[in-house]
Amino acid sequence: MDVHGRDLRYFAAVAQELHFTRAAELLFVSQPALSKQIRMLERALGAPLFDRDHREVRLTAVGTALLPHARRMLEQWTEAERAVAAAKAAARTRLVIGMSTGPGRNGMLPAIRSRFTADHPDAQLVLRQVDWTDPSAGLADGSSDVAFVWLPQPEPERLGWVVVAQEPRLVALPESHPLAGRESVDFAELLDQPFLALPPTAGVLRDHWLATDERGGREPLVGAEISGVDETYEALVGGQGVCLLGAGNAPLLTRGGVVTLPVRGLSPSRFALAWRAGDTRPMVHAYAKAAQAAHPCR
Amino acid sequence: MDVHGRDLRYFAAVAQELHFTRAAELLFVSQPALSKQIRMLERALGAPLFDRDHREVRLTAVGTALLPHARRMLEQWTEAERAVAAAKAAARTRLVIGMSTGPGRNGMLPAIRSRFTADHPDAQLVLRQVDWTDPSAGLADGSSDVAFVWLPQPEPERLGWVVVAQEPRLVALPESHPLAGRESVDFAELLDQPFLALPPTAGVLRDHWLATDERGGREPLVGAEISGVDETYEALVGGQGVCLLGAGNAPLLTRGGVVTLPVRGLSPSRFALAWRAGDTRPMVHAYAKAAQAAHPCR
DNA sequence: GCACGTCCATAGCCCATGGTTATCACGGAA
DNA sequence: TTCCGTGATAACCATGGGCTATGGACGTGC
Repeated sequence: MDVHGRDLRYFAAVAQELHFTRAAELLFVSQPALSKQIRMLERALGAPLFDRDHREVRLTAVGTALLPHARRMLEQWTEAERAVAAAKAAARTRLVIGMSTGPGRNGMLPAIRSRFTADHPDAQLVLRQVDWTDPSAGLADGSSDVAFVWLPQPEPERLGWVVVAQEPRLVALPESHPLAGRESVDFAELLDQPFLALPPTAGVLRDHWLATDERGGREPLVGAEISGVDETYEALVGGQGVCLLGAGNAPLLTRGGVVTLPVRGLSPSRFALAWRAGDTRPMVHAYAKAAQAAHPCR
Repeated sequence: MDVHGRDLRYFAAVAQELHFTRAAELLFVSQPALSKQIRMLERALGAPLFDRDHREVRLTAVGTALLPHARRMLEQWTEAERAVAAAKAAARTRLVIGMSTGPGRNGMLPAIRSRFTADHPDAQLVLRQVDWTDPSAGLADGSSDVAFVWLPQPEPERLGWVVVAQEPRLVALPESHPLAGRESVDFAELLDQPFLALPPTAGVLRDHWLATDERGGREPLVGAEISGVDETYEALVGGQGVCLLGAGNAPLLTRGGVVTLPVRGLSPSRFALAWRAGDTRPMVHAYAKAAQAAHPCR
């Protein structure tokens, strides 16, 4: 049914040399091993591949029929190995950058990239948009090599990070909301509002954007769960609730029908470039260094 | 270095299903066996082929690079198997007919063929001219399935045969030979002549054509050794000796410069269709039967 | 919230496979 | 005759690849 590539290699060698002992030497195996394998192959195929006697070895008709296929398959395999090696090399030079929201924060990414590519000119940077259900933006499941994430993270012990921005939390409201006309609001004024919340998988990050710690023990009221920018916009204009967001993300939501206001009485949020704690690849750390250099934490 | 075809098959199945348990079922192996093999393949290639976690299995970049090659190789192998099967089928329907001299004996072969193909319409008959160094005309080394041979044979216990002709022995002489003008000769007149002889490998058949038994214990004088018709012709006209031959072969030698005469005092020769004693293939016996029917032994 | 189901990984076992060295059998050459 | 070259065979051993049983990490449903 199946063949071992080795058997084809052995067969091709004997077919080329028409001499078991010599072929065995070329293959770096003993002559009995070669004889046995050829015999096994013949048994598997149900027909002899060689006519052999004391003075000469000849291909049979069946052997002649098999030979070109065997050679082609051996070529194919070396080609496959080449393809795998190429893919491995590409994987080594590709850095996947996970991010939860669109690439915003005016010019941050280009700034990091230009510093990074100075050190790694052959690296290939790939941006990957990740759903908000994963607060680590792809680090946890390995789909990202580095990621821009909001702190705090549910499993901080599995990550390393550098903070690249510290931003006050704003509140986003539908234009029609009673508070929408204000210059700013106290968080206390929002305690009774229904909030849009990240999915439960976001863990402590969900709590952070609900500002659970700042509610004095009162449970937040969740109006809807959101896992993307457009969803959030729709939920806001649909009146399902209000939500907090980092100042740097305000441009993503302030389209028609939504306003954002500063909130007094809330600690700022920290935005970080993170990686897996066990990841020792130079590229990863070079990117982290570039991120820190581009945005020295204020 | 090499791959087992099975590994490719396993890999392709998992890549198709993206589900180890299900793929294992399709492959009729246990799930651990499949997991282990994939892991071995990954180790051999030095890179993971799948990203797997509890909920999903995905191809990695390396796996994606390998997949088309794997599929192509699997196709190639089924093609190779088809080619082998075809070659086997052809071998089963091909009958190789060995003969030492040219196909002569006016119409014998077509007569046998027509009887034979009545029973085996799909058989393919191949004539094979064999050097006189092999008195069995290819039966001994397996290069013929049946063969027209002269009796006696060196290893009669390894053959079966039916006699298809019994012919007086003639003597072939160069035109310039003192006896060339005669109507016939007594063998006693030839005892002092140098004879052309078959190679020593012909064994008792060499003795037969030297008529060693009919010399009363005197050693024959060998003028040259011959292993083909043209060689014999040249040796005759070159005056290296005379030689005996079956009456049916006379036309092969009686070209310009050579004459053949009846010889009194010699037993006739028997020409037979032979096969290997252990060969039980129906085609072989059908051909023997056809030969016997076409030329009932006189 | 807890028991259960799903799915991949691991462990331990067993036999077939594929390698080794030593030796044989056979034919050709010296 | 003896010796040499060749492929086949024997006896042995490590590994590979299969199995069953079990583990661990998530989801799911009562």
